Amino acid sequence: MDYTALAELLFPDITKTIDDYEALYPPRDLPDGAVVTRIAPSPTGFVHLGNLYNAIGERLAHQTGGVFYLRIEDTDQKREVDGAVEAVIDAMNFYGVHFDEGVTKDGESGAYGPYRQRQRKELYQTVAKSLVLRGLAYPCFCTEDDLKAMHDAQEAAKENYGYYGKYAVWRDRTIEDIRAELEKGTEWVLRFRSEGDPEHMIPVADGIRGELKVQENYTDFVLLKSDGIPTYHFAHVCDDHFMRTTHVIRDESWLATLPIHVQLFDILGWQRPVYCHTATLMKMDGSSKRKLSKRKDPELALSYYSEAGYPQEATWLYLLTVLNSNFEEWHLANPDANSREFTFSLDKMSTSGSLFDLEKLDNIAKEYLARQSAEFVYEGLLAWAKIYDPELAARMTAQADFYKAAINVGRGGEKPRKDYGSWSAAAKFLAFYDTATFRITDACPENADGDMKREILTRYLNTLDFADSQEEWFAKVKLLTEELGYAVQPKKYKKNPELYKGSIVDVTNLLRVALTGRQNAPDICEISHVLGEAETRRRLTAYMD
RNA sequence: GGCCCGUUGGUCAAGCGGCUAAGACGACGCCCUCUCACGGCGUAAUCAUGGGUUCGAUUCCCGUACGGGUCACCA
Repeated sequence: MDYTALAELLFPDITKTIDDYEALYPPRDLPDGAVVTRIAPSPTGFVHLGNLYNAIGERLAHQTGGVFYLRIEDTDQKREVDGAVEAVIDAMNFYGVHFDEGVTKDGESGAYGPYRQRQRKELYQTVAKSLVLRGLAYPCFCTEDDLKAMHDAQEAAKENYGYYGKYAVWRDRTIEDIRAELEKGTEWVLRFRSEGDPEHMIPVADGIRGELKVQENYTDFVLLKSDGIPTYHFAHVCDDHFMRTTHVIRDESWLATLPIHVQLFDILGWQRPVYCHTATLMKMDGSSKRKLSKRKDPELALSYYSEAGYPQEATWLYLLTVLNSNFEEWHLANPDANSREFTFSLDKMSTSGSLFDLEKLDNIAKEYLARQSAEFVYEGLLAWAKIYDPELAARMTAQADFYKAAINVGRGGEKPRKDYGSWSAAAKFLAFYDTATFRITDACPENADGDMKREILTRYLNTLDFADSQEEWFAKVKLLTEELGYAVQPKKYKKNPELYKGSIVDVTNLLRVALTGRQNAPDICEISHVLGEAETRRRLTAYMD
């Protein structure tokens, strides 16, 4: 076979060589140990947890003086969605992940571009041509039906699937056969001619998993699709070589095709990047675990967390605790330190798929929000409400000081309240501040009938003085409790229930329900002061109707 | 089915040949307490399994089971 003739036949327009590109994309001038990595999403418009997961490369790159870039894998035109690139950039920025180079909203930056794969067609074809020249690639004219038939035959014969051995029908055809098909205008793909032996195991060092042994690839996989655009496999190898990527961080589902990537790097004589295969995030489905699915699981979408209103930093903190097993301990020891001061390392990453733990996220978020200032929470909640709860946003804007005071209840000090971890939870929690009136029929604390309740409230209103301190206020409540025949100390009532009508808990719960419509709420005195005297009296009075 | 990866309490996990097998979330109990939340103290709960190697295996090797992934002109 005359490979030169074949190469010219297949790629008559390609005049560049690999060396031209080697010169165009010189090795990066970076300090020793600098990590160059990237995320390379396909522009489907769906930004998911996995993207953020792999964005951990940003930490690695920036900790080592390296480069973190964004490449868009748009080789599958069918799935492309408008605005997807913007969505990725926005989402990443939202979580504090910024790119040094690559695709930007209005174009791209960096010396290793273009960073959109479809624009790199000539580069891929140049590499492809070089492979043809070396007898390592050949055209295949099989139709979809041919391949389907092959698959079925293999299934029936209980043989391994794939284009190899006797099934690789175009592997050794003559140049005349090829020319004939070409002249007919038959569509073709370019396949890799693999000399791999499945008996051979090749060692691959994984940055997360350590030494891996993978079976050598023996299938003639597709390099170039019929439109001349490369498959993921080929594009990945070409791009990560010429973009001088040192670390490829990706989901473990790529482990299955690692052999072909390694094979390509080796045969092209290029240095393999350090592969880092992360564990897949799982979820419980009935009684079994399964991979989080784009179609079925809303919590995989990053938008789910912004909608629920988890503060970005909280989500990021959760992700770090899942990603690096020693982060949690570090964070506990340095609660006030910026999470970016934590040194992220690959060897602290888990290798087994973990369940996504919403409860833990919630806990981390509560912890985080409890530490923030009322001002911060107000701003965060307002920003969220503007999108997801416009009415709340309007009220918050009109009565900013009122809401800040409400948010400030129980905040600060040694033991701040942890009432909510998300903006949506905060909205619910704060709802009673502007729900106008509660009725005696709404909620009924025990140990008092209607008349008794009216008497308690009336007497409370008579003694209520907004100039009182919290202590003075509580002293009055105690006095009232005693006068009415209730036990000031709940324990005493529990011990001898027959001696009292009830305990102070019944009295305060009544006040709480009259004021907030619920039995569980922060300090009554503080709430009253947020509401103001007029509103407090109005609610207590209205409750008695 | 072939191949690959994985398996420590309910969940996330530390451990890297010798420990009463950390810690966190959750659960439960007690304490604090005007309710709730917070906080404090405590309890229950884990090395999938069978063989090796070794004086000694959670740790190293092999098999089995189970779980997951992957076998496209999708990434």
